[in-house]
Amino acid sequence: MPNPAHLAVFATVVKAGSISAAALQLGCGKSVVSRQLAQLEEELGARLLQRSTRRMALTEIGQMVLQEAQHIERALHNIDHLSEQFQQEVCGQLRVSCSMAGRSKLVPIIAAFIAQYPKVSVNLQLDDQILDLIASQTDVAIRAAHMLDSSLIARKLTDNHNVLVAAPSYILRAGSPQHPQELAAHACLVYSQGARAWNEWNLGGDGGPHKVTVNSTLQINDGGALVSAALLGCGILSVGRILVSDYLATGQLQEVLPQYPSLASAPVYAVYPARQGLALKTSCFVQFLVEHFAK
Amino acid sequence: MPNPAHLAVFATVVKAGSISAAALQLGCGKSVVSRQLAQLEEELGARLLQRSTRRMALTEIGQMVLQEAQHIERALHNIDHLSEQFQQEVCGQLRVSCSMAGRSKLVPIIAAFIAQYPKVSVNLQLDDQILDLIASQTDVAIRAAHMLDSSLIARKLTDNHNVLVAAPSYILRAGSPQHPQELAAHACLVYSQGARAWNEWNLGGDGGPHKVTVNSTLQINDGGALVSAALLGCGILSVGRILVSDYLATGQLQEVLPQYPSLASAPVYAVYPARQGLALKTSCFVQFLVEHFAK
DNA sequence: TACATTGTTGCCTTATTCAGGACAATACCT
DNA sequence: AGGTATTGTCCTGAATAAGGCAACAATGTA
Repeated sequence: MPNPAHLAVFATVVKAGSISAAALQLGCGKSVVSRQLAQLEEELGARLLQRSTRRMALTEIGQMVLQEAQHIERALHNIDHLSEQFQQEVCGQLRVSCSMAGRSKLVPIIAAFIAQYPKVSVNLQLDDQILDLIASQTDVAIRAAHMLDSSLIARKLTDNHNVLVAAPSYILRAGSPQHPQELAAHACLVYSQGARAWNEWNLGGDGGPHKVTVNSTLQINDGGALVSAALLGCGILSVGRILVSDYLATGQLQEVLPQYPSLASAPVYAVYPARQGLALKTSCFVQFLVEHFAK
Repeated sequence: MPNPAHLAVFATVVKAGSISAAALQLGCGKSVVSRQLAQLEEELGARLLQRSTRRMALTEIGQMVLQEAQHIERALHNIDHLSEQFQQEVCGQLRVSCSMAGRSKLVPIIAAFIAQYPKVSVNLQLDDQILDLIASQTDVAIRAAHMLDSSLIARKLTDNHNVLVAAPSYILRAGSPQHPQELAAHACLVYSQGARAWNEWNLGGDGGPHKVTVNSTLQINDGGALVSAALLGCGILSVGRILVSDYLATGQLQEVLPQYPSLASAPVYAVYPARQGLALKTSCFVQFLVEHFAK
């Protein structure tokens, strides 16, 4: 296997026309050039440059090797160009993962992002499974959880304190609780993960922290589905405010016990692997997210 | 400029699927692979492989770099393949130089050569100038002279003792000399090089060496032209037998003073540059020449 | 004939790389 | 849930390779 560095030297010698000129171009002694050329020829077992002290000409095999060497040089140059381009310009494909529940918030942001950076294309994967960022080739994942996965960088986008909400239809039917302890008598919608259920709610407000174990009439392992259930009047839901802010604004959901704010929260994080060598498209998108969530 | 060796390691890691597997394939420690990969990424300023301890996946730029790395690998393989092919097989173009005078002898040999080795093509340059073998990209030159050019390898193909010849028309007109001393009274054809003229002829035979300074009626710096002049009956010519053997056989020229053989000779040499790293086509052709001149 | 330029070789110094082991982290198995 | 095996990274001593300087051979030119 020929040494690529020696091939580069060989190509330089041909371009320069002599070993001495090549040594000048390469900034090293002519002995180095001579030796590397000789070594390359020995490795290949063939003479590439027929040379005397004055004249120099490519042999037939030398011409062919030169072509391949130029291919190599071009490829190396391409790699350099590629890396520079990806460091300086926001381009390429950006794979973003987000939970279903967050799509309504995220899609407008992505739309603004691709409008601002036309050379980037976004591939948005909506799923609630906590997938392997590396296996799924995801550049950035937006997750609402206290995930401290090592080797993954998490940047907080916004706080997301829980609020208790219910549909007007439910409140009409079951009434609105006036104190945390009354929650035990209500139908509550609880997030669950397999056998584990988040049916202990902690509320602040007057009287210090109120810990209530609620009765869950419906348990789902998906936040978006719980919101849907709440909209249908199935019961009271404790959920990050950001997921229901639209419905609160339109009145489709109403806040319950607003004077006893939930102590739970699921801050929204942008998660990406490996801070070092981060592509510009990724860091730029994360920055974009931070700025848009700051508003 | 990325290090091509590191690119090869990178490609191996991708093919093997893990750093450890690549280290096994490459026969080196995994620490080497890890470090070279990290170094390559640092040089490029971009992460090529997104990796945790268990998973590994190409980044977008990694895919592009991999393609270029594969181009490089292919080119290197091509070079290896080329050199092996040219070492094992007689192929390619062979540039042969020969004096005009030798063409009638050489062309049949070349015809036999290309018949035996169909993958080789011969480019025959006929000229009498002692050209620069390197500048003219000549693989083999056939020359009749005692040339001791250093750095050029000369292999003797055949002796070529001079004979004295003249056309029958000249002998009819001027008579045939019976002793070397009578040559001084004849019109002689002499090879010249600029101001230098070869007008001293040495003959053997009875009475030891006979040194005769001849009168040259015609001096030319070209052997073939001298033969033409002799054919036209211009005078007596001292020339290598091989150049006039055909004419002696047909009677177009007759030998003069056969019992006093000329002591001069211009052996025929195959000359080629640089013995080391000689292409197979060249050494094979020289061997072919030697065998055909031995007959 | 003397000189200047070029390519090659020998020797020595300096870098770079390799090799092995230790350590942290993760996934699989029980 | 805990133990174990595998994986990737870092660290330190040693070997190999590369670079530089100088001398020498060869060739074309003044």
